[in-house]
Amino acid sequence: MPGSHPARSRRTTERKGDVRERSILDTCEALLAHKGYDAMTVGDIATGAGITRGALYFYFGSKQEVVTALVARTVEHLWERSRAAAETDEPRPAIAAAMRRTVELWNEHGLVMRTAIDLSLTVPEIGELWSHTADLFSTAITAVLERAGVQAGTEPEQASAMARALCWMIERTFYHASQESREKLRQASSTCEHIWLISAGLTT
Amino acid sequence: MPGSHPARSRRTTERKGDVRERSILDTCEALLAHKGYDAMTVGDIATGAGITRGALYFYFGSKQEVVTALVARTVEHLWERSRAAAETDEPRPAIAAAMRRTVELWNEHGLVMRTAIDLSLTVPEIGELWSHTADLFSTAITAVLERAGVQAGTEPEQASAMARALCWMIERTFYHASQESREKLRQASSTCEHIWLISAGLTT
DNA sequence: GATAAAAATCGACATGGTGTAGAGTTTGTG
DNA sequence: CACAAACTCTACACCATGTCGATTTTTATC
Repeated sequence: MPGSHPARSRRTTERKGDVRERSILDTCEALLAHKGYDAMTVGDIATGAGITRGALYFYFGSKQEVVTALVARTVEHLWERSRAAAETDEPRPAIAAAMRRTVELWNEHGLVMRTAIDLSLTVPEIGELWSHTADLFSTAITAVLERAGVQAGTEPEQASAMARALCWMIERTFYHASQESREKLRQASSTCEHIWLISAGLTT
Repeated sequence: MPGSHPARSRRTTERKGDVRERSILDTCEALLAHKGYDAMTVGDIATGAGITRGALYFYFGSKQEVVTALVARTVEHLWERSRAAAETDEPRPAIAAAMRRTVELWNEHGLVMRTAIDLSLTVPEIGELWSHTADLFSTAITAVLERAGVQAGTEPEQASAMARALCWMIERTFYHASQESREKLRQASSTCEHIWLISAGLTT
């Protein structure tokens, strides 16, 4: 209603399709939770979203595209959260904050993150998305290590390579822990934080 | 030929099917290399092994069973190698030896190991196989950590949990490195060894 | 609020891979 | 040689995928 002229720049009403698209993604996420990727069929998703298979193909070209969109939506959320991360200068609190944030992310989006990791090999787009996400984390870890006194550089025992390894450690540890329980996730976080601290030379 | 009586215990001749079965597994491994799991069809495997689909189903009940058998074959090899590992007492050379062995394993069986990891979620049998393998490594790492003076126990910052995290770090790091090149694998090994040493408190 | 274009939906179809069934052939053994 | 077990094949039924063209609903505009 505001802006009497046909102010063309901003779409006033939300397309019906936008709602559908979101509900398809939501359904997909739900199905992923109790059937898993393989068992989940395109028909299942369509039915869950209240439409037929044919209609679904109007929105997405394939099952993979649906999941890719779901991953993209989730990963975008991760990126926002990453950007919002307070840039603490001191390594010790920076590490603590990072791990706290990581627990939150896996608590909220564990399912989709695990799916993204699983499909990284078979669906190139998802692989791209996830590898970019890993890069963000890896870069952040590198910065902390360097600020803590670890020698900068890309040689196997310098900050960059160590950060990559720590990144994979965290990914895999959380991947498994998030399948079990929140408690496991907390413990996993504790262990990873400890190893990260030691690797940064911040022992005691 | 030895044992003139119908010594029933040992089969003298190799069944034709045994050869077939092996060639099916070999073909499967080869196909996995340039087509990947999804793209590889049961027909492909059968043709590659010189038989028809129907004949293949005499040996294996499904595509998953074929791959599971392949993983089992490979993983058995890993176990043998693990058992044969010299039980060094001093932590430092023990770590060095373990990493050297790990590089060898990934150089030789990287493809199947990656496949096993990828399918762990969807194929329960493979998940079982791989998780057991991970346990072996995890236990070995725990032993080294404890001998190096890390406090024993299962709390998040004690030997057992740290070993698990290091195990996942190695798995994931090698998983990615083995997709790239032998050189990357060497570097990855170097980085992992470094972090392992530091975590064990063996810094210089 | 009538209308035409765009957006959305549907049912039917073609394709391709999976797993099963039953009939046929080879191989080993008494 | 005869008989059973091991092995192989062709044909079929099933199910999920993705495409097509016809049809209905929304949306924007006058």
